[in-house]
Amino acid sequence: MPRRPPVSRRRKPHQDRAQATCEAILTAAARVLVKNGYEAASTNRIAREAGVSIGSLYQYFPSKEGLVMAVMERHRTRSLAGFEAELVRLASQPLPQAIRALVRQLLTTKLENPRLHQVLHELAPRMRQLGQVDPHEQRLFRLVRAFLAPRAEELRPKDLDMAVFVLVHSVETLCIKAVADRPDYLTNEAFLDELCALMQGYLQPAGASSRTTPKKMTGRGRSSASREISARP
Amino acid sequence: MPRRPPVSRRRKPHQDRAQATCEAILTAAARVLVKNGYEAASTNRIAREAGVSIGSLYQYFPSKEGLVMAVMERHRTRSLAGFEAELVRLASQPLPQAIRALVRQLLTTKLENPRLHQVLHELAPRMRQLGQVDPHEQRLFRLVRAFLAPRAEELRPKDLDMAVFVLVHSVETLCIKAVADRPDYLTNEAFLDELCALMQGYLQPAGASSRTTPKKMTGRGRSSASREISARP
DNA sequence: CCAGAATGTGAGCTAGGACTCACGTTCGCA
DNA sequence: TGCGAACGTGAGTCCTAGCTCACATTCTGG
Repeated sequence: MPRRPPVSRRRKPHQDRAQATCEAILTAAARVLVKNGYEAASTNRIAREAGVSIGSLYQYFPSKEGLVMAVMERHRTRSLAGFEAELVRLASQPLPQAIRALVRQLLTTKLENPRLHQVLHELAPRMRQLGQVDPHEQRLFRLVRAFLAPRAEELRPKDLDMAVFVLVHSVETLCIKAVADRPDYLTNEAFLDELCALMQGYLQPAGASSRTTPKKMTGRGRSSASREISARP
Repeated sequence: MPRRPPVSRRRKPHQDRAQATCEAILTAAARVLVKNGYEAASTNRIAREAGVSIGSLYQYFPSKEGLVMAVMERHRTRSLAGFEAELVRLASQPLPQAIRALVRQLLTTKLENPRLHQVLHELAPRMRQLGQVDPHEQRLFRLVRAFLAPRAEELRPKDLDMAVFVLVHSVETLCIKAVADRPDYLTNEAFLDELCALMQGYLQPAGASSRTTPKKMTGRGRSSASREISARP
């Protein structure tokens, strides 16, 4: 029941105190979203949880939706930063190793606060109003595309945009579904193996490949059930 | 704002008239959900759209959530039936052809009412209360597992359950995301090629395979952008 | 130290939506 | 033809949650 179009004539925090209030509201919002879900996450409850009055909340956020958007914004920006750093670091690595490192990065990121990732992911479709395209998603797509473009020769897919679409959405969703239905997968090295196999098999169906270590996935598939995913190999 | 736990002491339709009312409500609900989304789909609006009083709606459905669940139930049952029929039909086909037919089946099903598929898919996480597992998803998993099990020897993945998890979720999501962001993909044969490549590359990374036509995906990748997906090859 | 800006407060307004109930209407059947 | 059961109706109840506003408190610069 939004009363009017979000007028966004909200204060910008200038003093440290205000900054802290904003921070408290955002983290409380994330916490309540995780604990109670979107419906039950009333603005009053979030304010209370933040130790702040409801009035303060509406000084810095134009509406409940605006607040949730801000939470998503912050969260996705951070996640993307981590992913981009890894992408840069792996720019010149051979593809199989790069893929593995990237997937591992995704999984460990999700592992920090799985539920928040899940909730925000499931909330995303409801937030983009009227055909708004998610700028973070666009950015993610461009990053992955830029990563793949130099290796286009070694790759099976001809349509790079379509390949990025396929890769990003499938891996992202598999991580989220794992959070929701199979949390054990998140720390199961065999699952990481499968995600890598999915991407690898899609991009380079063993045979094409290149000058760069075309090793055909050795030592995978047996007795990997108990290995655990850790920070870096 | 549900007022009390859904008491489900609702009438069961006995006469044809009542059956028709139920039907009208269900289809109206689907229509309104597609047109306005879950939030804006008030029960009053759905009743009006169905040409039925709000009282009638609550005679057959215990709550708004119950109604939406019923819509999902019907929709998923139908989709699953189509998929299962195709699965049975393809039981003895070589894997690559079977995969292609199945993916085609999924895409054409989605094509019948793309938005409804999308909306219900995005709504699903909100509906399962308190760790309820979706019986349709479970059934789908079992079906695919039963389809793959006899060919386990030819397949790369050792953990069949995990493989089903990966396959089902990735393909399902890619179809839904295509509906939402790239509707052109749904009728683009190149997209179907990519979905098949994804699954094929995952299950049989060219080299393993079998006695059954191990052809290595010929004639794919160029000038397929304008081919259109039709009923059957 | 004080003026004014920035910040914080929370009781209360209001819209709108889920759901009920007392009452009509139609149907099946003897 | 009449009676009970099934069915249909919609004005109205109740309640929640988003959001405002008039006022209190704290900070900053001169």
